[in-house]
Amino acid sequence: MTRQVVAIMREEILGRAVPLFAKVGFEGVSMRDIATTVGVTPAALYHHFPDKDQLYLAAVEHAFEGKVGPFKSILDGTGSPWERLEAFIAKFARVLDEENDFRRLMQWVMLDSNEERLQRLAHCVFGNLFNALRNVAGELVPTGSTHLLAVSTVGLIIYHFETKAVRRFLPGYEQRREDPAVIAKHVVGLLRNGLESSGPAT
Amino acid sequence: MTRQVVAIMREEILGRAVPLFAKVGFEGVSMRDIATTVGVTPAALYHHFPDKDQLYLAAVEHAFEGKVGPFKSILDGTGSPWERLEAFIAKFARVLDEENDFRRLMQWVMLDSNEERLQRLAHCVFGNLFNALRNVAGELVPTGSTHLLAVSTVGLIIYHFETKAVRRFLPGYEQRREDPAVIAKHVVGLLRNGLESSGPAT
DNA sequence: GTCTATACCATGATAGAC
DNA sequence: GTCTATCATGGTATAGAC
Repeated sequence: MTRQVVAIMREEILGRAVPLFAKVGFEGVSMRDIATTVGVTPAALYHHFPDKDQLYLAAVEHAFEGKVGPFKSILDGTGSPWERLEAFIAKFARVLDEENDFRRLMQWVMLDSNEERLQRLAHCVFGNLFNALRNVAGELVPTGSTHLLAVSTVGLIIYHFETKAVRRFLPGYEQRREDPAVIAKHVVGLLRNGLESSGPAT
Repeated sequence: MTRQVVAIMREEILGRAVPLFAKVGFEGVSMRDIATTVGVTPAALYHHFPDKDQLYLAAVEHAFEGKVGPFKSILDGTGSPWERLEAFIAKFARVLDEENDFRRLMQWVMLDSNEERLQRLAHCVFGNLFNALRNVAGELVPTGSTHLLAVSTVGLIIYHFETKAVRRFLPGYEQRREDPAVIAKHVVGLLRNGLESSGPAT
């Protein structure tokens, strides 16, 4: 029963830390910041996590918890490979649009210079999902490199959201084209038939 | 002539600062770090730049100097739109592969929470190149959104390099598929005909 | 399990000698 | 134009009372 209370406080800390790390990254957040946001003193945090590094790692994994499963279900699910891929793209675009913290944390992770953290997150967080996507790619293009195809697919979707903050200041930016459904449709068209048939964006 | 000496020291500082910022980002680098690398004291840096923010901004712009021009030349150059696009993709992949600092700085910029910096860099650094790419996209797909198409094209290429550090720990990673020429060929195939004709990766 | 208090160090930035 | 010296602030982390 004490165990539950401890676990709850742990969750509370992580829940508050995630948006902070998402916004300004590991180096940009201080233990004081997190403590203040949670409503405790910095010393209290050290009762739940040995140091800032471990807290960050736990926060990232917390942010990814439950996120990967649904995507994997879609990719491993029923229907033709194209149907599954399209469903994945639509949902992925929606999640990226709605959950900025999740997306930004992914970006911070990619820039992490710490090999240990990188490896751990690759295995714990990305591994399963990436494999499911590779499987679908393999069904669609038996002769291609599933690794290459999976990366291209994800990059094609995610880059629209990674660059959104900058693109607001670039020419041709239009609010209505930032709808995740529009982006998903565009991406599917491109994957199906290439550029020239990606046609008019709705 | 004193002007020249000053300018040289400025360049020297920026040249040394770029790799530092590229590796650990704005928050990860201290003025002491930069000073040590340059071989002066921190106080000396403040003779050339008013504060850390301005030094960072100058470093980023320094890293992008000369980079944008050649890409723009290719895109604005002669030949069919497809030829120009392919040449751009090939060169872009090569540069991303060779110049890690350049690529990582782009990634840090995308995560910047500072609206001012973001806007300035968008205009000074990305604006021209992005427009040139949009023009080519417009020639290829007169009915499509050039903004969407340009973002997709860049994302399709760049994501292979952004994720490289993580992908090393993911299944299906193969050294020989990390060759920028292989990636460029893969991307061109995808843009030309979509997934199913992206065929076997060389 | 959280607090107060604090040790100890790194940070950005400046003043003033040379 | 660079140095030495220094300041105020804020960083991680710990000790020990409650």
